[in-house]
Amino acid sequence: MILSRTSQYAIQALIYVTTRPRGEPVLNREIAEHLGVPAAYLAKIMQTLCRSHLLDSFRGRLGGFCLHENAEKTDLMQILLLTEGAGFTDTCLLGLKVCSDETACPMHSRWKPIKEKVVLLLKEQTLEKLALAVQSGKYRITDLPHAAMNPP
Amino acid sequence: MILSRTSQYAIQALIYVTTRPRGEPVLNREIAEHLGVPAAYLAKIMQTLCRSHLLDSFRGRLGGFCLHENAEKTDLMQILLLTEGAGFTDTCLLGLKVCSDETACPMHSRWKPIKEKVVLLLKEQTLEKLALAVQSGKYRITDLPHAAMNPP
DNA sequence: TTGATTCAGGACATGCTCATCCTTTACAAA
DNA sequence: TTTGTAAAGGATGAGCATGTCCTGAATCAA
Repeated sequence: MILSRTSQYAIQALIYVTTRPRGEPVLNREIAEHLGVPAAYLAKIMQTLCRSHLLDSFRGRLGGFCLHENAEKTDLMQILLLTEGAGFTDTCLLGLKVCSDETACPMHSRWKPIKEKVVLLLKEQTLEKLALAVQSGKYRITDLPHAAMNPP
Repeated sequence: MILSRTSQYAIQALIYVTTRPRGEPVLNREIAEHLGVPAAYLAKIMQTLCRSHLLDSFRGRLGGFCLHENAEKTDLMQILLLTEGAGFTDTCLLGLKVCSDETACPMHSRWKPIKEKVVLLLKEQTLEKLALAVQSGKYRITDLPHAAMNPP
């Protein structure tokens, strides 16, 4: 299961915003620098997240992005439906256009329960839970600094 | 989990060749027509499968592709390591370059067991088993004909 | 030897994702 | 009102996966 960079950036950015104090807009530049992702590209993603009402945006001085009302209850499945498109979880492993219980590829019966586990997992992980995990210090949403990745 | 078209075509073609009588070369054109995939593109994929010794190729009249000695014991994991590249199963859901038991993203601990299930599944599915499933008539590796997909 | 057939392989075209750049619009403080 | 700041949005480009085309090399039959 490999998500598009767009989805990965979206999830990372949303978690980061959720870790920040509610009501204080967070700058796109700050998010991009913190995550180590291209700011101009992230800006486009933030735009679509605003249009999907997961974020609110404010222009000008004191501007930035805030989590929309109750958006911390959003789960990963909802986010991925936006960024990957509907039906991203009911794809056939072999790429068949129609692969269902009635007429299937030879992997279908074993692949389906795994997909179901994935969907359950994505649905139970909310921004709130993920942000808490990051705030605990045990987990991270950014790459390690270069020094830690290339020890001398 | 979405595989590249290249991987999907490779798996489909290998299963198809496995369903055919051993020792009788199968034409690239025949495979492409049967699977409904572009012949020129498939030819490139068949080439790499030959270089990986999953197939043998023969030119000229009576030419075509045969399954290499014992290649019917090949499992999907081995095929995907060739087509998707090594390490395609140990990627982080959020895209982190380093995400291990020691230092991880907040999804790691729940994502890892799912990845392990996927790997086990891919390793137990051999071309032989998949070809038998297709030959039984219960499963298919090609798209339904248009009529069946767009009923009147 | 010639011709037909089939794979090998390079060059090229296309489409999508990822990414950048620049101008416009909105907003707040001075 | 002016100035600085930040998001909105359009245009454009880079890179890779996908797909096409054409020529060459191998093989077999006539």
